[in-house]
Amino acid sequence: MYTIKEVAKIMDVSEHTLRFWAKSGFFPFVERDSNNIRQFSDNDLEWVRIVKCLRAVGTENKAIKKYIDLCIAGDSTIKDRYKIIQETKQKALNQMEELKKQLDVLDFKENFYRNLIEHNLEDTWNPMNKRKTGAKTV
Amino acid sequence: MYTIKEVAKIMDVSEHTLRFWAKSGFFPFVERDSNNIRQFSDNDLEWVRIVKCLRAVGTENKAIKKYIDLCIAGDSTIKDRYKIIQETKQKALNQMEELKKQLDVLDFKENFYRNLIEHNLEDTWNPMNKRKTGAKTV
DNA sequence: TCCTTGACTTAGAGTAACTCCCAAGAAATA
DNA sequence: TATTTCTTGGGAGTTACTCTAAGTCAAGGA
Repeated sequence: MYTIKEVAKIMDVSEHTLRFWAKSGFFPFVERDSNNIRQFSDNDLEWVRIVKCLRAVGTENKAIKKYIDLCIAGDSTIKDRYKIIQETKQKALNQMEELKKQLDVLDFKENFYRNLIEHNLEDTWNPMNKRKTGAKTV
Repeated sequence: MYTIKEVAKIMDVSEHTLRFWAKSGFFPFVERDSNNIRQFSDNDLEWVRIVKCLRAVGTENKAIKKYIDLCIAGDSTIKDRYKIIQETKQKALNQMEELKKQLDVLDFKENFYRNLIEHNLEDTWNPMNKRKTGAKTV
């Protein structure tokens, strides 16, 4: 059994966020001890893992709650859950593609600046530089 | 030259967001025509591209403003800008790694559910199921 | 000339998902 | 006993949009 602090450390999610998620109904099954303190089991950690995963991929909290509710509803919802996981996976793959594109932009920029630095060139691309050759020299 | 609407379409960023970014000082160089209407040049589109890229990778607007301000300051800040791009790239690479990990989690889950469906098994991992074998049968 | 369309402005409300602060209460330690 | 260390819940604050309102201005078509 783990306290919220331990879970925060193990799963690399802040205590704040875990409480927020708990309040959002993401962990309806986490037990409390006699002092009302949350006792996360190893199984609960897996639950945190999947919530973290869904969040990391941009799933809205409302949708995560729906997924949790399907889990609570029992085995009759397995196919629905399967579909959600598949869709989420597709979304993650799309994000991967998007991230690759942004990395290309950053690569281009990096090379652009490195070239300027190595050859001691002016940044003629910057519109602010163009304007210097006008009244703005003041 | 492009209107804000055209830019929104070309760069796939909403007009609202473009105005919001403009108000945030991300495009201090975009010209206006005699009717005060923004006229984005092709060069400005590149500016939108880099802002979009920085945002997509999670850079805070405050930090984006700083980068823009460095650009405005001129060629003396090229090394600073180079450093920012490098750091941003590293951040994007970290995100890529994180995304890959989450995809592993999703793969695992997908296989798990597929196995349940194909073999018509119960989800014994779900704590809600375990509880059924108690007082909760009611 | 009137009307529609599109762009502009400021201001403010609403939203998501945290993120932080704080006071209360229990337990552990000095 | 006093103090420190936790955990708890409530609620305020933050970021970055996102949307609506309310009004202005100018160009182009019927």
